[in-house]
Amino acid sequence: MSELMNNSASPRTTASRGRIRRENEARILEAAERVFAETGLAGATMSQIAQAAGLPKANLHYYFGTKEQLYQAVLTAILELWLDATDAMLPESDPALALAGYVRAKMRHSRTRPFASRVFANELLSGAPYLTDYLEIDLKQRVEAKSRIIAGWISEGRMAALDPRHLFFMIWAMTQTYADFAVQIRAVMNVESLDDDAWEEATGEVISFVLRGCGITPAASAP
Amino acid sequence: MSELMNNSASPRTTASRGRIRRENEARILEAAERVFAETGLAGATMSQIAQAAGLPKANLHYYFGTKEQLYQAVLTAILELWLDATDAMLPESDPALALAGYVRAKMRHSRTRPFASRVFANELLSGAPYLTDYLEIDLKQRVEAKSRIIAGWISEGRMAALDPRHLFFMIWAMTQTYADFAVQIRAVMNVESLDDDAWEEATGEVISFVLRGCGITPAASAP
DNA sequence: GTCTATATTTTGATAGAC
DNA sequence: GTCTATCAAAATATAGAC
Repeated sequence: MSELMNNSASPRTTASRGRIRRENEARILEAAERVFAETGLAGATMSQIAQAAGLPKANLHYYFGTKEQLYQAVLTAILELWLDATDAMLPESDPALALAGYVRAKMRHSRTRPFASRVFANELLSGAPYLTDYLEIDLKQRVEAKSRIIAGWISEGRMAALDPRHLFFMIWAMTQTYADFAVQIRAVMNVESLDDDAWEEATGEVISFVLRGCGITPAASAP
Repeated sequence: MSELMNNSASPRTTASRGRIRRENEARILEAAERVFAETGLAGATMSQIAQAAGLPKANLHYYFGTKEQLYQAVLTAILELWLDATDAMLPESDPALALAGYVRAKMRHSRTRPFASRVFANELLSGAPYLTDYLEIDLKQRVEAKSRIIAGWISEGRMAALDPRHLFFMIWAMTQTYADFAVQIRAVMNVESLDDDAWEEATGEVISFVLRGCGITPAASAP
């Protein structure tokens, strides 16, 4: 019998079993991201995540082991997303275009992946016990590299003199607040949710503010 | 017997009993703020808070009832603090001085009450179930009032044209990030904690950035 | 691979001695 | 007023039938 070595009780092929596994893992990860975004690692329960994923609680343990391991899987996926945003900030870039593009990318991220942003925020609020290496190695080095480029632009007189590290702290804060504290923004703006126009307007406000804050006059519209 | 109506078994006077009560309540509130700041309402446990307060768990229930009631007491104290920051932004104010003062007050708050800021952040991240009224009534009206003043400054040509509401979102984000995400800032800056000089520098960076962002030239140092 | 039933631990809350 | 001992509910995790 050709199925001799197949330890599965089902008649499915190896390929389809792999497909189901990937689909279930993806469903669980997506549900876990939403739940961890609301209450963080300590506050989230496996029951909530299972219900959000539409699967029995035992399946979560079968696929990911413990709650901590599931959380780390969610965090890892978010970090890959974070680091993928390889922003085009090169020494020869135009500061106005580079900074505007960076802010726009961050705002798009806040809109398309708000739960990822909130999981990250929760992790930082609780002291980042699972992100020490990322913060002290990866992020630190990236900021230092980008800061050298910005320092170059400053020394060339292309933008105002400021500490590039604080510029990053401020840009991250301004853009992520539209994901992390969306409930506050909706309350003050008196809307159920931000639509396309509202997001475009918010993005424009932040870009203009950042460029002026950097001492860069927004590109003149016409001569 | 003059103690006839005193339902206390101890010989202490009413005044000293009141003193102990206030002290214990204060200790519990302070410990609860620290614990709620790290993991939010859902993630915090009464055991953790009791240990942080150096009191038996039963005392927390004796003084505050349930965990939710203790949380609301913490939130209420924070909101009073928040609203007390009656910033001097009047129509006749100088925009540069008013905005710089507002940012400075917010930065001082981030430094002196980081746990309060983080409790608030956790509450917003989980959808603000205990702050709906505050956000939709108190905060909204305050922002509208301040926004009218800023709109006045803009129409007088004293600062750049921008949406005052987004200006507030950005200022809150930039200043609170130094409390909420301090672990990230410490990692990037490669320091154990921010000292006086580092805080003064950060405050200066944010103030300069905000004033330029508002199209206000920082006061010239000398003629 | 899936999921029901259950074991074990932890948590919020309280009773009752002091 | 205080705090030890304890309860009932909810949590994480797993065993084992299917």
